[in-house]
Amino acid sequence: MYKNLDDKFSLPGLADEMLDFWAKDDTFNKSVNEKDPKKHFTFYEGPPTANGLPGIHHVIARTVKDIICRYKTMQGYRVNRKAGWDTHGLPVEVEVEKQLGLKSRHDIYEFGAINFNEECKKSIFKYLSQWEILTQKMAYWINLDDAYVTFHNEYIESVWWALKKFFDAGLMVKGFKILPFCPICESPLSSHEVAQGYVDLKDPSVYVTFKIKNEEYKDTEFLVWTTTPWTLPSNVALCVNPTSDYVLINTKKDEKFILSESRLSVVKDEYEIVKRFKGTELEGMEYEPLFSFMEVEKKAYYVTLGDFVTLDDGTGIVHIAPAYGEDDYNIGQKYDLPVLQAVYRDGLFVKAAGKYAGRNFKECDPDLILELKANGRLYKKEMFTHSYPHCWRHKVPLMYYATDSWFVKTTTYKDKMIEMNKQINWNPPEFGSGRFGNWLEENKDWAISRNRFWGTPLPVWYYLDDDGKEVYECVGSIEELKKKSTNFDEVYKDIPFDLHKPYIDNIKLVSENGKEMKRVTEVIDCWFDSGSMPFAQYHYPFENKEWFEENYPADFIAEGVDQTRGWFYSLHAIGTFLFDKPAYKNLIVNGLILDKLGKKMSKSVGNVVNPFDMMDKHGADVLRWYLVGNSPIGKSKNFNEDEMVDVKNKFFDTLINTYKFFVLYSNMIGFDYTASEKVDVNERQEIDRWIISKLNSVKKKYFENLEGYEITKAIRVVHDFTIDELSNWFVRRNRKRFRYPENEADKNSAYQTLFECLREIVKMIAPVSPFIAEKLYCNLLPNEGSVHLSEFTNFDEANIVNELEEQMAMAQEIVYLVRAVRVKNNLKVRQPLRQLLVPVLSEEEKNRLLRVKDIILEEINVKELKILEGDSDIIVKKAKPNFKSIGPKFGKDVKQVQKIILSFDKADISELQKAGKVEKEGFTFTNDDVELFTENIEGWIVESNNAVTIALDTKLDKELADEGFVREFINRVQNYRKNNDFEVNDKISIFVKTNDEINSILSNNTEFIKKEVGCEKMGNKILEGKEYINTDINDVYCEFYIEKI
RNA sequence: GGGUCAGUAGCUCAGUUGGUUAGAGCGCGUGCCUUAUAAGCACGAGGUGGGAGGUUCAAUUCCUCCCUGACCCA
Repeated sequence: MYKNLDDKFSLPGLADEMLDFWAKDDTFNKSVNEKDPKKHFTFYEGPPTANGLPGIHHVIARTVKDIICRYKTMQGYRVNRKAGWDTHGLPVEVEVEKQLGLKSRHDIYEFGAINFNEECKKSIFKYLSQWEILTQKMAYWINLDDAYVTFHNEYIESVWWALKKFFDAGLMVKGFKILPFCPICESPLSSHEVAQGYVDLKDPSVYVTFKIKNEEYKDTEFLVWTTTPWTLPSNVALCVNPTSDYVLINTKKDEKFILSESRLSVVKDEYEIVKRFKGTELEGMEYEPLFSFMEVEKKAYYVTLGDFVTLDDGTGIVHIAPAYGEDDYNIGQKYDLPVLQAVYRDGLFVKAAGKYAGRNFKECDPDLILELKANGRLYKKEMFTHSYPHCWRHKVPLMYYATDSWFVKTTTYKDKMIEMNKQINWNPPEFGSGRFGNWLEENKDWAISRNRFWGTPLPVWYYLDDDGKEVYECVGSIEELKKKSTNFDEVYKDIPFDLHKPYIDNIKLVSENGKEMKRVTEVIDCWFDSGSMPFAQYHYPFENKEWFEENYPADFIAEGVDQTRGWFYSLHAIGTFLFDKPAYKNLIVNGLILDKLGKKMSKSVGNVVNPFDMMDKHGADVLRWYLVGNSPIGKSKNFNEDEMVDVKNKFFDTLINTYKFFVLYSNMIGFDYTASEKVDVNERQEIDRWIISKLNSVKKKYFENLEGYEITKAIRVVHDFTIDELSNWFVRRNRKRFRYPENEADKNSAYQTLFECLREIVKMIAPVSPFIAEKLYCNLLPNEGSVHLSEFTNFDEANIVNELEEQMAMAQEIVYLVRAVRVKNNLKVRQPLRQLLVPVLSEEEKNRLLRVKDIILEEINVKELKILEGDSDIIVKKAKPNFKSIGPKFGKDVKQVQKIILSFDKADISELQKAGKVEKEGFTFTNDDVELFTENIEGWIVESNNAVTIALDTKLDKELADEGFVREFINRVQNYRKNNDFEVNDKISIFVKTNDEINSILSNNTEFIKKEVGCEKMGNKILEGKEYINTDINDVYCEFYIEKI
């Protein structure tokens, strides 16, 4: 006996039962440990931070990871799944600041760095339990007990090892760079952080004039455009594009300006062009500064040249403030310009700035503009809106600010990164070639230092040499630290060993030449931590050398598109340099999850989807399927709960009902797959071989797609097969046969076929929807153990028979056409009809049709199929052009040729069929040029589509009408049974009240009716006091009374 | 401002090495079928394939420009 799903069965309710089963069975560990270590598939888990709550976007990435890992497991691979936690960096610090009410850097110092870092450590796993519950509930199999944690000393040591590799190669250096800088954090932000904080800002854009000093252009001014008036006091130069054309103009108001010729549209008044220059001719021209409160030590205030100057907006002349822009800084370097910093790193103007001193840089824009206007230096002012980066937690505009920072010089091996990227299989591919590829092309050195507290300390110590220059050494291991340190034991005398600040700051080293060295104060970008996970998770190279070498690069990783410049990059940048190989071979990138209207989910809007709610309501199986199946994974997804319910109703309910059907009838009729005598597939009925062929075609596509990491395509194939092929055709067509099989062999053939389909579907969906797959598998094969421990590697090519699939497609096509004719002629399917005519064009087609004849006739309730052979006189054949063939052949004449072919008459067509070619109006046509079809059958109502034409005999004779009547009657009785919840095996008596004609029809068919409706007694005795059911059948009045026996 | 992707029915998505009636599901209307089905089937309504050009005998598909949206970057 097979176990059926009980009435209370629900998908959400299944989770606990299955989790319990896996826990007792230790299924996950078995699925890894019982596999051959030699045949491994390496997966890297991108570490989340557990100090924030998990959201729906985490569910999609983890579903993708889980699907591939489970799939590879079933393919026989050993897939180790070590979890990881990202624990350093600003997100953690921010949480702590919020908790403790610390508002600035100063507050943190007051609170004390030791205490602060202790708080950070405590805060890391604030939501760990939520993450664990999510992991469980969504059935994400990962080893949480053995997770790597980025703040552990061993992990940090591995990161140090990597940093030292960079340092020793001269690729980790201290530099002065323009970085986005938050005035409140007083720290540069990583590009990742910047990306989180773009806000639309209304800013002034001003055109200002710079007076030229040269005698020759005494009254002439440079017209310059800027969107950051606050940088003007720090101006030291102007810059023009060397190859562009500039003009000197004289306006109606007698103003003389120099600007780019292609930007003349910004001039307010009429003007005439006085003189033209190439950009290069302007180089070196001096001008008077706008503001004078900053002192300059070097030559400044002249025109420079720069390729970066564009002519898309502004005036083609750019003002240069080297401290506040990257291009500006580079020009400053090139021309040895002084660096003025009228605004300090805290975002406030410096003391020397007079009335601006101590005020925020952005807030001074209006006053600066006023002052420019007062001095006659303002040409015009506009407001414009642009998206400007803000600090994502302090919500203040960032400054681009020149600051000391440590860099990894990734640009030196950029080409290698680009080369290696080509070896990576990106899914979807355009992310790799486009988004990531372009990012690599424009690679910038990686600013890895942070002036913060909670992070991997930069393992660099320094002393000052005789010239006062800093000399650096980098430490690459704890052992090295101990060896070089003079005070290691002292520092860690009373506290446990901890590589973090501030303890590490107290460690003094001795340099190679005997000098005492102090540590630099910075920590590193936490993206360097996570990018080091391939080796740091196993404390390589200090331990697990062999393991690492075997498991690098990863076979597979998956994360959201937001990781392109995050983790995908940090893995790639670190891996390429250290190991000369990409860090991963395949990856799947999932798109963002938006709300159902396509808006970003945000707490303030209140449109955030809670994954726990979704799983509680619909079950993780459905959620997982929906997330990866409903739209391509790489596209952003508008999350819509209603659509998820559709997935449940259509796919899961169909599968479950098919399963229930199998169990119900197996148990009723006494079938057990394992005990039954196997019928070879070739011995089975045509329809069985057909569904087995379909099944194997589906498996083939499933494997192909998953091997290409195409999850969505893979599961859509299974989805369609389950609903269309298996449930709506195979099971429906065979219902009678399952109830009343012809013989033992037929029974086994039918049931074994259905069983095998179910089993294979269950295996195919196991990676995607692991709970329901497990439940059904264990019920179907109670002695086999978990589906997730089963092997699933191949399909049976020999059982794929195209001919079978084609002939069934033809049958379905014909059935479809007949139904259409019936509807148009108001003939219910219940009404039997005499005959169906189908013309065929070849012997092959005829034979194909004969093989599916019975299926067609039964499906459409017609008595006979008459096949009209090609030469039958009553078929009217027509020809239509095959453009694929005639296009290249006739070129420009195609339109004319089309007309000719459409006008082919019977003689033309028969000549073409006989001779293989026909000549007409000077053109020669062959079989390939023409598609023949049956347009009409004389004297019949026809229906046709591209492939087939049918004609249906719609005339009714007495026999047919009677039979139709009987079927109607049976239908009424069955409906009654169903509506009154009769069991299938309940026997009934029927009493009918109707006219004589009907009575005679019914009594002529009593035996048939009895059999169909499970009736033992049927008569027209009139029972008094019973409630008869009124109905009418084909407009004839009829009453009946039914009694359960 | 630059990059990537997308824009196909009311919604979610297929498809197209360029071939002349562009498909499915959901939703809507009508009818039908059913003793596994909160299912299914048929018919119908619903599409200027984002817009404009170009290449071609032929463009939803290739090219150019533009518009809109999402994301990434400045």
